[in-house]
Amino acid sequence: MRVLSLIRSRFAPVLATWLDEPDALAAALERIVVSRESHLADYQANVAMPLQKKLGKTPLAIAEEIVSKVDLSDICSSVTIAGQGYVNLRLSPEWMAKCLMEAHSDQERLAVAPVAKPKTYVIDFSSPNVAKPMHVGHIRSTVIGDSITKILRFLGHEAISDNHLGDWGTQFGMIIYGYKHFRDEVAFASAPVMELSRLYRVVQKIIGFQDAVANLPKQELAVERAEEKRTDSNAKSVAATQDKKLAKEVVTATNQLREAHEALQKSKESIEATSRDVEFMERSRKHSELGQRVLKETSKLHSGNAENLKLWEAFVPNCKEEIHSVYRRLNIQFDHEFGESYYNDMLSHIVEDLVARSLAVESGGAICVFLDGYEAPMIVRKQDGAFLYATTDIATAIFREREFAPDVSLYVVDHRQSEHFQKLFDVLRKIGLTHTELKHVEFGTVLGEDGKPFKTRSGTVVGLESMLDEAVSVAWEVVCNPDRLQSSGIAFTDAEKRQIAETVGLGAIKYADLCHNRTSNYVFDMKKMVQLQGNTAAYIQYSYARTRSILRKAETEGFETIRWKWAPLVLSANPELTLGLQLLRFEDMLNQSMVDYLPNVVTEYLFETAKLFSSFYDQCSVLGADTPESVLSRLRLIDLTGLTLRKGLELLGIGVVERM
RNA sequence: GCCCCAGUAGCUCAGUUGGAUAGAGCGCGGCUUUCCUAAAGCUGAGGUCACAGAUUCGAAUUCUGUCUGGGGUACCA
Repeated sequence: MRVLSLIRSRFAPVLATWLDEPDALAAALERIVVSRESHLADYQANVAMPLQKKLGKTPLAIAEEIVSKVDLSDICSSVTIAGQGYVNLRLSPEWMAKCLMEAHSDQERLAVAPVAKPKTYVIDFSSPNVAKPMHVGHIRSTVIGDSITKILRFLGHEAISDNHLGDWGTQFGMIIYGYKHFRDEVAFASAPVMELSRLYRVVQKIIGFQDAVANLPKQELAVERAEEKRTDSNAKSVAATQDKKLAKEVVTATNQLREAHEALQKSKESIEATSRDVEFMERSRKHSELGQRVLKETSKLHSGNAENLKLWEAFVPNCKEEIHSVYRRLNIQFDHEFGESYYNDMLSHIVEDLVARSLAVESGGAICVFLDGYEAPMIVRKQDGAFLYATTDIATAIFREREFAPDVSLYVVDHRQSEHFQKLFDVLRKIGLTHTELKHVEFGTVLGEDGKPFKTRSGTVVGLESMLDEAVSVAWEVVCNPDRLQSSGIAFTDAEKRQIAETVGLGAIKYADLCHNRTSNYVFDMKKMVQLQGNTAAYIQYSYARTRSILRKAETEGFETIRWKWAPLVLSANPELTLGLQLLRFEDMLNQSMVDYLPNVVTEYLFETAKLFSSFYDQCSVLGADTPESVLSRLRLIDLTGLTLRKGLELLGIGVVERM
């Protein structure tokens, strides 16, 4: 039910008599909103105050004129003026009940109408590198992208999801090299992905070590420089003790020196520790300058070397299968999975074309596109002739334009890449891709409790699968602990308990990610996110299970579904009205959430709905209601609440259980 | 250096695009079990919305400056 646009359409003719410009009218209509003051109004129109200058009247006089002209008699029980000139609306309980019954009769869509003008969206999300294990860094893109796709689809848009797999990068050079020199045939035959992942780590460790050794002089130089700088600024600030800027410079210089020193120390320690591993050192000596060798393997692959291509073809399906098993567990599907490799043949043409159009030029041996407002250009071909991420992204956008002609193209990618996307979009507009609205749906970093990017205690990145396992096991402890199970009085089977822990655990991970405004960083706290209290998936899943439990109980008391399913809905008590109003806002809320692609609008709504439901059930006796009609009406309201919670969670990619 | 983003209750975070007395969860104090599963509900304390100006009927929200933190910044993705 689109309550907002209905109310706005009633105000439009009245406001149009004063505002002839469509933009001004639209802006005024936007000022009709859900009221924040629920004790005063359901909806409020903040339109009178801004008009006072233009009309030369007091806001109260304008509000009165609006109220006398606008016709809301069928949907509102009261239209009043308050404060400085707010027009406050209360919805009529009868009209609300009528709308809610409509929603309840349509269990699939809850009477959410498909949008009048559907758009075509391409949504690029998840995009892991296939040769590396997925880790915590992939969760946000995957979960947010999936949710946006589901919501857009539900609203009636065509949403095409494309997993832009990193299946062509340097990491393949690494595993190809590793496979050629370090492979364990038996291990590869029995568990290929595990073996490839081991090879990746072996190569990465050697390169890391060699880089660290090679960088030592640089780091020592950096410490020296920082020391000089600090001495310098110290001297200056002693000469001018009153100068705040200089004093600050000393602090900055001191900090930089400390950081440089710490970094150097850390490198030295790590090198020393590794050096004790004789076997490793022997290997590192034998494979000197491994970074260069790996790049060579990569470039051989890219230029079509038969041996490397064959290896790549052997590796990729295995790696993909590994990733797909994670997606299956998360219940996430993609329409397409055109990886980076898919665009390989297009890359050289794109660079040639950019050069031919004088958009790209040679600089320092690389082919670059220089853009206004940026120091560094966008490099589309390296000195050594290799292409980059940027080149592939251009190719991908051109391909998507040709294949899908999207109205909107969403890139659900970490905020650290925002400059990359600004540049990319600039380039795409320059080459004439103006039809599509390009949008970087950026998100913040997942932080540990120390406020730094989330890592394990030992400092390594957290693997996605082990994180999911942990969430499920913590969920098990919380939801399936014996005390709780006993007090619930339900005999759960082991299979059911496992199912509950899985649903709650995965839901917790997804919900924790979605419930923060995607643009902000958030602190990852596993214990908190599986709790049954607070703004968590478990609380909402539990609320859903309660609705089912209540309806089951009602059935045993003689109120079978058939009796209340089509019963007239009557909203009279206050908790009924607030809950009903909340349920009525479902469609408006979903549309609102997609204005800026913010799934936390949905989580916020579900949390609020669950709280209102608890409050309603606490204050309104259902089976003991005054009249039999009221019992049936309340059961129907509970069912609609459950359906709304379930649908909302479904749009976030989160499942429910019938009891927990 | 330059460019982006952030700063809201003890902690973790919202804040419907400029609206009425700034909200939630956790934690802390108090109260409540004749309908589902108290895993609940109700309630209290807790705020210079980083700071200073500006814009206007009205600012946590917009603009300018300052402070603090994070990120990015020529061949990684």
